[in-house]
Amino acid sequence: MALNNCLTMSIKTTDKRDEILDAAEILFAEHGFEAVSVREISKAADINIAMISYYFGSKEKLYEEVVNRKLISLNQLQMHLNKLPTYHQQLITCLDILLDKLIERRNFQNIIFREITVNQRTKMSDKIASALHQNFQFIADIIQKGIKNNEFKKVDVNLTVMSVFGILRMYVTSGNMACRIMNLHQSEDIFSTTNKKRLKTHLHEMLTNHLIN
Amino acid sequence: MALNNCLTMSIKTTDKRDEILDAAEILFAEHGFEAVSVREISKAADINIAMISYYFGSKEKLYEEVVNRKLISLNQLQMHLNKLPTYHQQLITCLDILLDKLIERRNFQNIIFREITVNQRTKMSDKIASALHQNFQFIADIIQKGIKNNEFKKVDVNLTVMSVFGILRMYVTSGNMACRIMNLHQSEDIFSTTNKKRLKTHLHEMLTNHLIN
DNA sequence: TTAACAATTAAACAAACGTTTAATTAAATT
DNA sequence: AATTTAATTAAACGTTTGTTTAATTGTTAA
Repeated sequence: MALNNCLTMSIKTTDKRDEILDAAEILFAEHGFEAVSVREISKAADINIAMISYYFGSKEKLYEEVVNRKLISLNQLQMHLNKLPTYHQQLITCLDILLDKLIERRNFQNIIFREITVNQRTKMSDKIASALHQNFQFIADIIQKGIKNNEFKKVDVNLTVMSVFGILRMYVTSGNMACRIMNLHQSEDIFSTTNKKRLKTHLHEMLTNHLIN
Repeated sequence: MALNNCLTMSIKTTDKRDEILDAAEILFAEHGFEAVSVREISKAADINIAMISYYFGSKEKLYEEVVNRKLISLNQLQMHLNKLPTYHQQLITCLDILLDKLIERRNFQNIIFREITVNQRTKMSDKIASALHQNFQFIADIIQKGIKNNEFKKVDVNLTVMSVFGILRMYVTSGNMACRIMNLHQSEDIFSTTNKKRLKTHLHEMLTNHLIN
């Protein structure tokens, strides 16, 4: 196998592998795992169909790599957030960064959220649910601390975080639907700086009213 | 064809047809359109595989019927809501009813929301987006009237409704994930009366703080 | 330069797919 | 009771699926 000897060939193999992963990610995000054939992927990545088995073993394992390589973790933010004086600012900052990451990886988010609604591949959806739960807990902790600190009201923390994730998810993964919702012309970009700002402002106001006022 | 003569046979054919539709809905909701084979559907509905083509023409047309027959419309609520004295009460009532409907049809909701994130079958997702948009507009109108009436603050109406839909969607379609979020034991039912009440209370408080206080 | 290994290819594989056929049973109509 | 129509079936259809094979080309290292 090519992969056992990564030291010598690492640069080149990684390139090809990543091209396949990138092409597969886009197709999986657009149409779903089952709807995409390995032949389509091989065409999109401009490689021979046998290369997929050669590099990844199977279509399913390719999919697993597509998912694994882009799971977002917020944990590395902790130190940066600790510098901020209030939990309110920590929360807002954290959510702003999360939104940017989600938009940047919106293709991937389609995959993620489709996977947790589908009772296929339970191992994979457990892993995804676990990763999401980490981020969930990260934000829940901030709110929890804010409540203990009397900075926030005593809200239902879990449902508050669920709401935030629900709002972000709706915005990031709804494509055509989100356009209609925000009353945009089809040409306009939902993820433009202006519209991102609009969502952030809305989220800030909503959360501030919910947690503080 | 059997379908051309519905007057005489309506009762019986409808029965069989509905059994197929019910079985298909569950499978499509659990695994997605492409992941389900007509053979699986025929087994689940306990009918011969050829009956699917016989009744519906094709797997795709079966899917379209599965979707079409259960799209929710809020419009019939209007008269009932008009009796309520405040827009705030109209909003809360409307959302409570919507949540009940969504939970009752949660299998179907998985299909709906998967469809609008997938760039397959554009005709169908346009239709779904249109149906969702109607319900969206219905709630947006209530908030809009409340603002004109000085009952509500001047919030971003579209994003407020998007948030509500996002929250409900997250709750209804996240299965395993929602369990973790709400800190429930695996045995406990996310959609029990208690938990439904918990979500409604949270939603009421959040919206009231956002729109009024 | 040559031997060894990695990368790439076209072709073939069996299995599963959605759909159709032709025959049969059941029901309704005359 | 005879005839027409509907419902149901098992088997086969041609494609497409993911994967593997065996041969070939490229690259690396001795």
